[in-house]
This record gives sequence, structure tokens and C-alpha cells, in this order.
Amino acid sequence: MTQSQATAATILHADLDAFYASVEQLLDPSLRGKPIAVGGGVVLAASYEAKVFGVRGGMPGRKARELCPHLIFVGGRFSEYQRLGDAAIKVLDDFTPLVERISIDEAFADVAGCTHLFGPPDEIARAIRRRVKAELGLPISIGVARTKHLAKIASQVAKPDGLVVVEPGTEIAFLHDLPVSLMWGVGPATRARLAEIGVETIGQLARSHGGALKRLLGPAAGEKLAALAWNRDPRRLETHRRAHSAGAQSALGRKPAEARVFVPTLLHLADRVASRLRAKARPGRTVTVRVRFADMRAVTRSVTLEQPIQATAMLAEIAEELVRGVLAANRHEREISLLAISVSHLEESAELQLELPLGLADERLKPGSRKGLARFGADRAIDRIRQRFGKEAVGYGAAALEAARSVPDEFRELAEKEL
DNA sequence: TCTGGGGTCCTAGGACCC
DNA sequence: TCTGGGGTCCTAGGACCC
Repeated sequence: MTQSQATAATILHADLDAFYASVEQLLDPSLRGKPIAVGGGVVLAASYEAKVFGVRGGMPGRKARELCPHLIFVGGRFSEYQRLGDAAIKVLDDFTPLVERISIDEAFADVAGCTHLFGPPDEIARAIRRRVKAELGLPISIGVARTKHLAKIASQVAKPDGLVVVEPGTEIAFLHDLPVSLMWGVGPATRARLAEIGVETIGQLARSHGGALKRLLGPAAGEKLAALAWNRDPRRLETHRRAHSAGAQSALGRKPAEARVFVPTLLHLADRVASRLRAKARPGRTVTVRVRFADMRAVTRSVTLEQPIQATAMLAEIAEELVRGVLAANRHEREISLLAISVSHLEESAELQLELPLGLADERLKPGSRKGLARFGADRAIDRIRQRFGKEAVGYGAAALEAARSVPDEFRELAEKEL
């Protein structure tokens, strides 16, 4: 039985409103009611007062200021975001163990099993909103429906600081007048393609020919969107999701495509990724690098190894080889604007192999080489020092300096998924 | 105004195996 | 001499989400 056939609307989607900006306004009352942006060079989050002017997350700070001359930039109290985000999710946990956290400020919950304790889902949603407001001082919007997709749309419609319950039987009517861009999986590209065939609402999407959709969007996407448009959403809640990859990237502005730029940057990125892998004992087999040139064209290159790796130096070396390959194939590009490293094909867990220098078997390091062992020791030493004295205690000197910190590390960490 | 950083999923072609 | 089909893995690129 899929959830769309269930009889009652018990799925909640809870979403803190303009989260980072709301936290800043909470902590500094003088900011309340004013257009503010978290960030500087780039807007990480905007308050509703700023959104009115068209300010959006990801927007360059300069452009935001043009749109909204009185925009106030605030520094970003990242540890407070983490604390308050966790606290809001904990309120959901108090009602049901069936909570799927999507990000720092957003989660699904299924309250089917706890209505006998706390009342019907809409009352539970009201209670959650009251508690988050009273205990944390933050606005949170909630959508309630039979499926995740509809609950998510309902919470978007409910914003800011609202509650929308979609009762069974009213779902299609609710859905079909809304724009396709509210659907999960419809971004700018898909919206533009749909507009080409005259589809702008979810209802129009639902009534359009299935074959045409598949031709337009591909078999998987066409099928999926058609199903969602008729409120058929097979997705269940997943309470224990683990990441399938881990990566790090760094925007560089415009830098020459030379070793003195990319070698230290890659070492810094490899350090960030590999130390996370080691911390959770999840080495990975596939290394992917991404190089973006000055014109924003991006190229990726990847390699899948026989043995999974989690050593910083090994990851940095492999990444460097891949980047050299990219640059050799694009000699006309003289400047790069971003470098990224990602590791996928992660092992479930490698507790048993903790004592072995993973990756040592790779042909890049000759068997029996002392180099691999020495590096393994260095990683472990660095990990231990950081455990005791903090992340900044030790690093890769040149790399640490070279890495243009356009975004603070604390902000990066907020976006990291559980490995 | 030249655009951050962390992820997921899908597609398409080619290699390779049965 | 030319020919089949399915499955799996890998690589590169793109769209999307928060």
C-alpha cells in the first residue's frame, strides 16, 4: 500500500521560516522587522523583509544591496543555527519517533501512531508551532497531508508562519491550481521546458500526454512528475539516511590554472573530505574532481579505485592527477574559478580496517612503501590533535593560507550530511 | 552583478560478461 | 560473415534540492 492510499493525512512537513535570518532577528531585537541578509560576499539567507525586495539566498552581496539599499548584513552566528535547528527537530521528536530530517531547518514527521496520545494531526501541528514559538522564539510553517510531496507543498503555501492541512478528497483540487515550480523536482530548466508546451500549472501537467512528458523530460522524470501531479507519491519516510558521498569545494574568483594555485587548494579540500571520512570510518572508492573555468563552464573527471581510500595525501594526489588531466584537455582555459573534490562509493563502515592504512594497496603507492605508513600515521596524529585542541589547531600550512575563505568553515559544516 | 557550498538522482554511451 | 539481448559497472554531464 502506498501512502497516497492511506486514509488519513498524517504526514507533516515542518520548515523553519527564513531560518538563519530569523535566528539573527531573535538574538538581536534591533534587527526585527528589518531587511537583513546573513553573509557578506554572498547572501546565505535573507529575512522576509529583504525577500520583498527580491533578495535571495546565493545572490552576490553587491546585487542584493542594489535591490535593497537599506539591507543590513549580519555576520552569522553559526553555532546558534545548529543549536536552534536541533532544538526545533527535537520538538518533533517529542511527538513521534518517525522523523526524517532533510536539513538543518526542515523535516518530515509521520504522526499516524501518536494521534491517540496527542489528538488529530492538525492539532499536533498547531502544538508544534506553538511550542517552537514559545520555547525557541522562531516561526515555523507546517504542511499536513497524506504524502510527503503534498505536505511539502502545503508548508510552502503556508509560509510565512502558517499551517495548511490538505484533507483527503481535496488534494487534487488543492494541487491543480498551483504552479508547476512548487513541485519537487521542477527547477528552472524543467519549468522552462514545460512552459514551451504550454504547461504552467500542476493541473495542466496532470492532463498533458504522458508520452509527450517523457519525450520532453526523459522517462524517469516524466513518469515521476505525472504521478506526483495526480498525488501519487510512493516515497516513505526514511528516518536513518546516510550520505552516499562526501565532498568539498572552493570558489576561487579567478585564478591562473597553475600548480601553485591548484596544488595547495586541492590539499586543503582533500584534508576536509578525508578527515570526515576517517572520523566515520567510511573510506570511498570513487574520486571525482570538478574544475570550473572563468566562463563558469565546469568539467568533471573521476576515477574508481580497487581499494577505498580515506588518507588525505592519497586523496590529494589522485585529485591532483585528475585536475592535471582536465587542464591538459582544456589548454585554452587559462583561469579557473572553482575546484571541488568528492568521494563516493563509500564503504558502509570500515571499523575492522581501522588499523590498516587504507589505500596502501593502490598501485600509486608501491607495496611495502614506507611512505604510505608514514602518511597514515600523520593523518591519525592530525586527527587526534584536532580532537583535543580543535580544528584550527593544525592544518596544511600553505593550503590553509591559500584557501580563500569566502565562506566560513562553520557554515560549511551546517550543510554537511551525516556520513 | 559575474554568481557559495553541501548533497541527490538521472541519462547516455561504452566496456565487459553471459 | 554477420548477428542478439540483458545486466552491471564506469564515466561525464546536467538538473535539482537545501
